[in-house]
Amino acid sequence: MSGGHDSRFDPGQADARWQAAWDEAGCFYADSNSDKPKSYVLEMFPYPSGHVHMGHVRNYTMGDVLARYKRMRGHEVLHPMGWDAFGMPAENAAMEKNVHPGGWTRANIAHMKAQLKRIGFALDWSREFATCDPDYYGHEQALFLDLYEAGLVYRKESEVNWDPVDMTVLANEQVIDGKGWRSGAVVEKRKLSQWFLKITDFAEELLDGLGKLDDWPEKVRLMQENWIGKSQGLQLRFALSNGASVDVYTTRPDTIFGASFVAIAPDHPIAQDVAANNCDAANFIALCKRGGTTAAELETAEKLGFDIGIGAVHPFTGQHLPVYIANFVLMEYGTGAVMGVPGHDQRDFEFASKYELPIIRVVAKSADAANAAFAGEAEAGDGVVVNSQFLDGMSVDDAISAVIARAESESWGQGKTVWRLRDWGVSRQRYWGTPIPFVHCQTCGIVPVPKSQLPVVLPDDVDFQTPGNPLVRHPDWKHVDCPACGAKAERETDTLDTFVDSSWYFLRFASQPADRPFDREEVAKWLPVEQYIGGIEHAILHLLYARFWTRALNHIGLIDVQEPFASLFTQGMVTHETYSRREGGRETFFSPAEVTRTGDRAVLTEDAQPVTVGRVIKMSKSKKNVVDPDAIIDNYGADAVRWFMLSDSPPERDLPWSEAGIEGCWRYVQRLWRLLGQYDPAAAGEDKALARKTHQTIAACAEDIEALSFNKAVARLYELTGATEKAPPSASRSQAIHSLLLLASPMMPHLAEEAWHAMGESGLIANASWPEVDPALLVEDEVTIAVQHKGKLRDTLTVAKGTPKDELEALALASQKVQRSLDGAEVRKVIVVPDRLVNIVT
RNA sequence: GCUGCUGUAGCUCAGUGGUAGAGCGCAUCCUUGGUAAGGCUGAGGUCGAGAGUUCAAUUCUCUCCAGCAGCACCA
Repeated sequence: MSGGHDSRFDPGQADARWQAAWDEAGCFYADSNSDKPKSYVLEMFPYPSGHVHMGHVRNYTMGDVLARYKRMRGHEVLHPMGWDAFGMPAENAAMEKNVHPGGWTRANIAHMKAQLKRIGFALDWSREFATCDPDYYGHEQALFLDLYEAGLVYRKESEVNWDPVDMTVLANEQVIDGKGWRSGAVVEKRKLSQWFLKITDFAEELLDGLGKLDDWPEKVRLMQENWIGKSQGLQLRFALSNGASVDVYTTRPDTIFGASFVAIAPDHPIAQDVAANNCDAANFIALCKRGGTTAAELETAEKLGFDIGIGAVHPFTGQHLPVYIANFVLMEYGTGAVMGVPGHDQRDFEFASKYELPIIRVVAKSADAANAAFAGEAEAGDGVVVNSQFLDGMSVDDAISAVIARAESESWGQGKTVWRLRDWGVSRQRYWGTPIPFVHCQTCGIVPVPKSQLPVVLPDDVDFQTPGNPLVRHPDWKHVDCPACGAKAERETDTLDTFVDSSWYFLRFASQPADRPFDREEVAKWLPVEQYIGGIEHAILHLLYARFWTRALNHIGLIDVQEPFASLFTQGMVTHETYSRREGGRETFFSPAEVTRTGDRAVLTEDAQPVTVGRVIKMSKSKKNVVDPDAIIDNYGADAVRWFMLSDSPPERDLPWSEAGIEGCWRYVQRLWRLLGQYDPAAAGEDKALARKTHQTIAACAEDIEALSFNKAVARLYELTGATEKAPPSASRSQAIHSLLLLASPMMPHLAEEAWHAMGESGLIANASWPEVDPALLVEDEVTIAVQHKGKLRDTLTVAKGTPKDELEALALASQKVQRSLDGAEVRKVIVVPDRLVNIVT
């Protein structure tokens, strides 16, 4: 390392040097015993697919800037990294390339870790782990057993998507048009015994907790709220004319006098009974099952019903209502049966119109409008209850309470809360996941593996050349003695959903004892995560599961926190335009590397013929609109890439990648470097305007970073750079350069170290403090005042801040430009806003 | 259909009840020992549309339009 300032910044030789220096100094090691205030900055850990993509780079750069900034503000920062390493792609690779999922995963991790290191992230690598480490998943098995002890784990029969060719269970998203995504075979519904976690026990808590997550995006809280889906209403029993009865659930018991039919789901037990003896009913049910499930199909699907010829007795009027099997009633929600109130529910309205059932008004705008006609659609809104005997004249809310009270006192119904949220099925019939630590014994039944025998380790010698779960056909892995009675027994061969792995990894990052999943005290030092950053695609599942696990572990007394993530930020995607050609019916895509872009046109480099420039969309392999971080870093260095990730787009919005954009960043890196080279500690003289600009920027930049508005911070650094370049040499200018370097250091850490060293500063800038703000310099003492006439700007005045109104008015009227504009007209009114403007009205 | 977000320069975005801004791009010119460059200057805007409040609206209110996203027969 030589002192002095070269004419150009060369990331090719600087980046790796400073990365090594940080490692050597152990800068980013998080000390839980430090007295400093603690900050836990976390980005969603990646799946080791093999390559870091631009989305990762953007995500981790944001967290990195925040982590480095917090360190500069004197915080002890925990900024860890690890690998969400179980999952299907490894098994797919095993089948396609005949490699072991573990080996494939380890190789990917090694490669991606090297890629992340090249970008210079301030990570505490000493805490790194992969969820496929037996050490990690063994502790996960222990936690699973704890939850089992607490009654939060159970088994039940559940329907799954079964691919008969691959002999495996498919996730819903792997079923395309009813066929397996890989085999193309028609997927069957099969009943299997599955492991479940009782997340529904926490539905109320998870919902209430959302209200306190003030630093979560409103959007995400709303999505979770909808997902949990709390609704309150009445479950009531209709006696049937055949002697049986049917339970229905409604959120609008106030409209009970408007009921003109009862509808049950096609898979409702009553419907099944009827179908057993009635071909037409059976045919109708089969027809319902064939119905599509896409949004468009649901939108346009006609409401269809089949009258089963049984009457349902209305609890108040005693009237017999027809009972239909209907295609729009879902078995999974409520009781799988509804009362049809056509006047006040749009679906029921459509149904009643088709089958010519009565449409009775029981809610009106006012009591006078009791018999008003419907305008071709149901009225779901608020109003006064009418045509409803003892409810007449009540508000909707009062009538709801009154009907529930009556139902409960007469024992034909009761108030009930229904949730959309279901228990979480965690069984996967897969190899590459955490083995579920249970044994099936003929005499003892389901027996937990004793904690002393954990971890239950996956066998290495497995083959993927035959379809199905390798754990099932492994020669000896599953054969064990029952831990309870010692007889021959079999291991559970299901493994856990990988969402379980990511539901507590943030605890293990905070604390990693060998003998326990985590240490309660250590966890308390770091949790909750101060800032969590990741993609919006995890708004519901991952974030809800992680919240559930945290609450469940709190519930059984293992940790003190309830909510894992105090503040959540969801960043936008990295996008790129697409390049394609349409030949015949086929569209062929080309990667940015194959295309030469000039102005509005793009040609394929190979044949110099034009290609169509398509929309700017998320980078994806199928559209080939991806750029490789490694190649970009080779060309421009880590700092230019980091700078691009932060500039332009607000972080929550999509960031369009472009060659021109990275070029611009590269130029700015060099421009900043040149300016930093002009640092002269010996320069004398004050430049008040520049000093003011400097301190305003320090203050604003801090605010922007804390709000994660990195693009604004970047814009301010551009401004300060421009102002400093233009200023003549002075002590203020040197100060500006010095501050600018510190402000830019979290974003361009390599350039910052290089310049810091060249300036003759000692130590690493990574350990330096954020510059102090002089509050006196934040306020302007001179202001520019606009002078308007007829709503247009005529002149500006530069005056001392706080110049009184009358003085401003006199100055404005004295202006030659204003006089010319007035042209002798009578001044009727003058509006003076101190420090802002003078408006002359004629 | 419901909900949310967005609409300001060619592009990506700041900003504000009172002078419309930055970066990139574009154009002209200059430099050629900062050179896989650098610099000067410049053009470019009904601040999505309409109405209201105001001395004054891009900003506040209302209506509408467009784009994007999420959810969706949840009783």
